[in-house]
Amino acid sequence: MEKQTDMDVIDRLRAAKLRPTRQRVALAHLLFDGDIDRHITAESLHEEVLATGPRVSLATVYNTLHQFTDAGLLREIMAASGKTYFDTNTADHHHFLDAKNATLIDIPEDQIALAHLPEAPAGQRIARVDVVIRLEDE
Amino acid sequence: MEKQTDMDVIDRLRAAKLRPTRQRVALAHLLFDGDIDRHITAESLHEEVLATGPRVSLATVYNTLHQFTDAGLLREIMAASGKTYFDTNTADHHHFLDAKNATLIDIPEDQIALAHLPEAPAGQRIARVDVVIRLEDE
DNA sequence: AACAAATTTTAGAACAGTTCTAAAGAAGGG
DNA sequence: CCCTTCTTTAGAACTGTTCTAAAATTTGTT
Repeated sequence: MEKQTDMDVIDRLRAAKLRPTRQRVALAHLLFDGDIDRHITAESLHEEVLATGPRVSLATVYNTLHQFTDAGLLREIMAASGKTYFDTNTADHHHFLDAKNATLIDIPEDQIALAHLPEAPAGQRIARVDVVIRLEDE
Repeated sequence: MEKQTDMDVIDRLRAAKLRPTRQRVALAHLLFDGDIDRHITAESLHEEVLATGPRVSLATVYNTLHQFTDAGLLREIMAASGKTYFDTNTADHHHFLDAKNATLIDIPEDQIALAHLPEAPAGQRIARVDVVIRLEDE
C-alpha cells in the first residue's frame, strides 16, 4: 500500500463507520502508509505518533487499535510476553517469534502446509488457525 | 499418571534439583496426580491449594510454576487474554482456544499434520511450533 | 539433636500493561 | 449556528506478575 492522501484515509475510516478525527487520521497514516507489514503495540504506536503528528493520548491509541481491529483493518496477534501486538497484515499468515527480542516475523500462508485439522467441538467452528514458530539462538 | 505418594513427588523434585518443601510437594501433587492434562494459571492453582492443602502464598505459586517450567515439568502456553497458562502435558501438542471462556483444549500432535515448515532465519533454529485453533460459536 | 549455611517462603510494595471514568472538546446534521 | 452524538483526555483504577528484605525452613555436619 502506497502513501495515501488524507482523503484516502478518511474514506477508509468512513467505510468503517468511524468519524475521521485528527487523531484517527494520524494513526491510520502511520499504520497503513507504506507497504510493509507492521507489528506494533499500543506503546510503540503512541511514541511514533507523538514524534511526528498531533498530540494523541495513550487511551486514544488503545481505543483506536481496538476499533480498527473490530473493523477488520488490523489483526490482534497471539503474542507472548504479556503485551498485545497488532498486525497490519490482515490476510491469513503465520509468525516466527523471536522471544529474546520480542519480535515477530511474518511467514506467508503458503509457506506452511497444514495438511489436516481436527474437527471443532460440537457447537463451535474454527475461526482461525495461528501457527507460531518459536525461535532460539543456534 | 496415577496418584503419587509423597515419596514419588519428593524424588521428582530432587531430580529437578529443587528442595522438596511442603509447598512444592503440595503443588506438585495438585499438578501431577491424576492423568488428565491440566491448563492452569497461577491464580487458579493458588485457590486450589488453599482449598485443600497448607497455606501457600501467591508469590510461591509463581516461583514454583517457573521453577517447574525450567525443569521441564510444565510448559508455558502461548495464551490469549493477558494471563499466563501452564500445561502439565509437556509433550508436543496443540490447542483449541475457546476465547469466550478463556479455555484451552488439547489437540494430540498427530491430529495436525504440518507438512512443510519454512527455514529459520540465519543464526536461529526452530525451538517449537505452536498451533492454536481459535474457536467461535456456530 | 544442635548448629550453621544455604535455600525458600512470605507479605506487601512495586511494576507493567490495559481499561475505566467523567468531564471537556470536536464532528455532523438540521 | 445550535444541538446532539461521538470522541478524546488525564488520571485513577485494575489485573496479572515480579521484586524486596525479613523470617522460616531445609540440609549437611558434627
